[in-house]
Parts: sequence; structure tokens; C-alpha cells
Amino acid sequence: MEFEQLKLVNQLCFPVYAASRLITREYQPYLDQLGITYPQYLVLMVLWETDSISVNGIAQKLILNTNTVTPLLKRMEVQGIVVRERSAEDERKVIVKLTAKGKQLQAEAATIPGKLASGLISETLTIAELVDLRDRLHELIDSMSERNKTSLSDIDKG
Amino acid sequence: MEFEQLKLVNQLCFPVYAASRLITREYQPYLDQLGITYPQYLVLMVLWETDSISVNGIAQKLILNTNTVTPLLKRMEVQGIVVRERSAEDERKVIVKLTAKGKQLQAEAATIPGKLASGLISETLTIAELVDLRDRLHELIDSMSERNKTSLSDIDKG
DNA sequence: AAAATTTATATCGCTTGCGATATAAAATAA
DNA sequence: TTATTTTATATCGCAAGCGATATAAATTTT
Repeated sequence: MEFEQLKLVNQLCFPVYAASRLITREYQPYLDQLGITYPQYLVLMVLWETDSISVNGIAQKLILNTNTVTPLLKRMEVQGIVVRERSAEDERKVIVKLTAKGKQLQAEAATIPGKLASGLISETLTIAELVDLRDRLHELIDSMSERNKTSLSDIDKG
Repeated sequence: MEFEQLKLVNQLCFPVYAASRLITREYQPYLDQLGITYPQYLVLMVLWETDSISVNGIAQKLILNTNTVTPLLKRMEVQGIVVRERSAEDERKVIVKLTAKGKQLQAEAATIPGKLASGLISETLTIAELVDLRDRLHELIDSMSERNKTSLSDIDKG
């Protein structure tokens, strides 16, 4: 392993970490208006795509542990965004469904990506480069989450 | 703003968020052996590069708020990795310095990037692609952190 | 010089995020 | 059928991460 490669790893990991937090900060003013956080927004994206899904199903799509998702969903239930109910077929499972309020949020959130895009797509960062960035992040994630069977193709909308 | 661009924003933000957590998970078994967390490792990278730096200096390099860094440093002080002392010139500032133990960790941590690199650099993700990924993340970060004067060039080693 | 403002750090309260562990239901093995 | 193992969810404890706020020192304004 050559030195340049070692250096590259550090030059890569920190930017991903920093970019993640900065993206969350970008979302926040818009999500504040809806009264939700970024992880809650991700849960909603899953539910808008696939309503009536188990806790574990949400956790796998978001590559999160269930002990992160469970309290997150309980907070969303208190807010009246989702409901949680035991599955009749399999009593171990808890099925998560959108409430009317949760469905309403979809229309309100529809304008957020457009507002963010103007900030992300700049002269130095073209759409083509963002497409490359996306594809390479997917490859990076796939190489790291081999044990998880998450395809990432499920989180495309918003 | 076209639909494809809106879709792209969502396809980009979640992978960054997921990749960040997966990278932290990759680091963890190696950092566990040193008794530190990933954010603590980032603080050490700053100090190995620039010892005797203020709390605010660390926060700016890591694009973190001081109210995140302060308790982080206090935990590191309890562990005997760093010391915090008020600046004589400017009584508002707290200067952070490495202890002998903190300096020792540098040698122990030196092997980590090599161990991670073999997992990150694969057949599907070449070094050239990682270089592109790094460069585009930097552009993305720069476009989002205009108010921060962080150049990112300070966190290169490990 | 006195007052107002800015800067640097810290504290509080909340949400994430995760390892370790607990519990109950379902599936499998015996 | 009974015992064992696996699966699904939840709880606990801890470390981030950040908005709001507090406090003291330094700087600027008046």
C-alpha cells in the first residue's frame, strides 16, 4: 500500500462526514417548516414510496439499526405523522403506516429538492458531476454494506 | 428546475448520509483498539497536524460547532489524550494540546488508513474514481460552507 | 473612560446513532 | 411435542451534533 493511497483514504472519509452534516444543515430550514428532522424526512420518503412497512424494513432501507429507528418512529407517532401497529400475521412485527397528516407532508415536502438543487448545482459542480458523485457513492456504499442487502434504489423520491 | 434534477438531489443526499455512517462503522473496530471514537480521531488528526490550537480552531477545521467540540475535548482530557488550558494572551481562548499519550496514538493510528483502503479500493471503485469522488465532495462542501472559511486542506493526514 | 458590541467558550435540552442486552414470537431441530 | 435457535422489536446507556442561551473577556464605539 503506497503512501498516496493512505493519504487518499483520509482525504475521502472526512469530506463524506463533513458533507453529510452540511447537507443536513441545508435541509433543516425547510424541514423546520414541516416540523420534522432530516432522519424523519428519510423515514417519510420510505413511507411515501412504500406505505405499511415493518420497522425492520425501514431500518434496512435507511441502513440504520432498529434501535435507532424504533424511538424515531415513536416520536413520529407522538407527532401524529405515523401509526405503529402489531402485525396480525406475525406478532413480532410492527407495521408502520402514514396518517393523513403524514401523507399531507408529501405535497409540502415536494418543493424542498428544488430549493436545495439551486444551492448544490453550481458552476463548479455540474449536473454531470453530481451524477458521477452519486454513482460513486453508491459503489462505495455497496462495497461497505455487503452484509446489508440494501440496494439504495428505494430512496429516490422526495 | 426539471424533475430529473429534483430526483438527483434526493439520490445524492441520502447516499452521502449513509456513506458517512458506514465509513464510521468501518473505522470503529480499529479505533476501538485505541479507545477513541471517530470524531475523537478527527480531533487527533487536527492536533497531529497543528498542536496547540484553540477550541474554535478545531471546530472550524472539522466544520463543527464549538458546543459539540467542547464536551468532546473534555472527554478526551479525562482519557488523558489532551490537555486544555486558558490562553495567557487572550483569556477567552482555551488552547488544546496533545499529551504524551495523545502523541503516541499517532504511531498506532498510522496503520488504520491502510487497513481501510483495502476495503474501499475495489475492482468497481478504482483509485482514480476515489480521487474524483474526493474532489467533487470538496466542491460540494465548498458550495455549502461558504460562510465557513474552512479550506479542508488541513485534514489530510492520519 | 464608559457603554455597546463582538468573540470564545461553555451549559442545557433535545434528537440521532449504536453496542449491549432483554423479551416475545416464530421457525427449526431434537 | 418439546427444546433450541432465529427473528423482530424494544430498552438502556453513552457519545455525538446542534439550537438556544449564558458568561466572561476582548474589541469597538461613543
